[in-house]
Amino acid sequence: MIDIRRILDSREEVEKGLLKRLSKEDFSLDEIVSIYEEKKKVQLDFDTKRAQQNQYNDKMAKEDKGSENFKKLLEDLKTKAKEVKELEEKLRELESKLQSKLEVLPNIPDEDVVAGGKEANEVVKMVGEKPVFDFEIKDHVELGKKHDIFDFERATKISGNNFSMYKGLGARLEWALINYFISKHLEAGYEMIIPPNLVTRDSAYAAGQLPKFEEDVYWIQDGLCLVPTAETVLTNLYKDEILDEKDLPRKFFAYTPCYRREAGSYRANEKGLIRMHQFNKVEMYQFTSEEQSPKAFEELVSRAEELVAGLGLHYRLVKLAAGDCSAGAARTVDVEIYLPSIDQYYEVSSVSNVREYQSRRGNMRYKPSDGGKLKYMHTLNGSGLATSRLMVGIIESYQQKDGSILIPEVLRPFMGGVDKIS
RNA sequence: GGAGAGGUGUCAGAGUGGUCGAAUGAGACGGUCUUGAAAACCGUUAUACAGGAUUCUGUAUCGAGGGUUCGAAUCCCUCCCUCUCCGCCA
Repeated sequence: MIDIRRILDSREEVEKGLLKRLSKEDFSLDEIVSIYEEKKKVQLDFDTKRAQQNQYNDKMAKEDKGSENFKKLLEDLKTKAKEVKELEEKLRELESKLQSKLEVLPNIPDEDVVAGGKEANEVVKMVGEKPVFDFEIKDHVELGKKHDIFDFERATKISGNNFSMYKGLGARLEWALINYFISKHLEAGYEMIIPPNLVTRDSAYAAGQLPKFEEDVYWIQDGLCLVPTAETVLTNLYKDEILDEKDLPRKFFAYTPCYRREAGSYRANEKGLIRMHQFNKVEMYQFTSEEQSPKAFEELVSRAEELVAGLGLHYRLVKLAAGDCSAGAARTVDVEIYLPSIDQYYEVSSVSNVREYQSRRGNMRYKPSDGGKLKYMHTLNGSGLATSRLMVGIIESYQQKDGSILIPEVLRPFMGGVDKIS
């Protein structure tokens, strides 16, 4: 949620920022400001009237219950109380109206984030080169079938369209990836968390990009939903809490399966493991002070990068344009790996600095070391990493002429020394 | 799932309709004392919003939301959570 004060103090700047991701008709700061002004007026009125009422109440407390004076005061107060009650109602109405207008606004993109959607994304770094093959390459579905390392047919039989199942060395490769990430994150001093995979509506809200979110997740009984990403859980870690600045930053990572309905988002070339209802992901998360957050962002990007680089894959970094960032993000950088069979780059990590956007919703604050007023924490998230597309990348990039697949060296210790699937 | 108890400030814990933003104790911070420390003593010890702005004032907040009342931490309703016992499942 955007700070109302920021809108009041620098309306033009906010408007300019929002226009990078929304069109003019999508929001009205004028409306928000006028609701705020009205709310302020009503509040002042309410406060003074309530103050009068309270004074009278004090007087009544001292009066003898049966006295003439008491009866007289009672009559006066009855009318006053009614008036105050009406004002209170009006005030509450305005407050929720303001809230609802504010909460649908996305975050303000950082200064250097460009306007526009996907087409305006910018490749900021290229690492490695497209692998060269002196033979006809196969895609991961074909190779998977050949080595019996996943089973789409049976997964579909059991769970329906767009589910997959890892088998044998495929399952072990998948798990090796997760273990590789875990070992790297621990090395870097991140704290490991295994969170619940089901969260309440409230938690989903605090983390969420609300309107669109609703139909992207699986809602199940008792008002719970299956986590679309561990971010949903991690964001709520310090909900309604106040930390000391000296305890920041706090760095976590968590493994969960991620469940997404992906309604209507399939494309013809996205076969196999590329987009599924369930996939595995390790998520990195940081809670920082305002000052720490830019550095934390760079750290998360380079962590994601390091993991991909360690696997020896060709990848690039893409700085997203404002319209392609998720609603809460002030800036986002994606790590995309190259998938040989479709000759395209696909996201395996998305790192975002959300700044105060989520912490306002979740009321997560910290006490500054200088003893000043409480501030909202900054939160940052980044995949580190999502596995299934890496599987595609690894299987396709490491395929050999004889159809075997080399295992990247960093994963071998996690696979009991297996160096090749053949 | 059944029965019961409870949710109050950083923590512990009083408070059953008015003088309660809330006793008391602990902790933390500042000070006195001390060569230093401990002890003792004195003081400070929430957040948000609004108004005047140098110290100030008002309002709201006692799990959440609603209700009764001139007035609610206190009474009523709904929900959430915690604990104990029983049952069920692992």
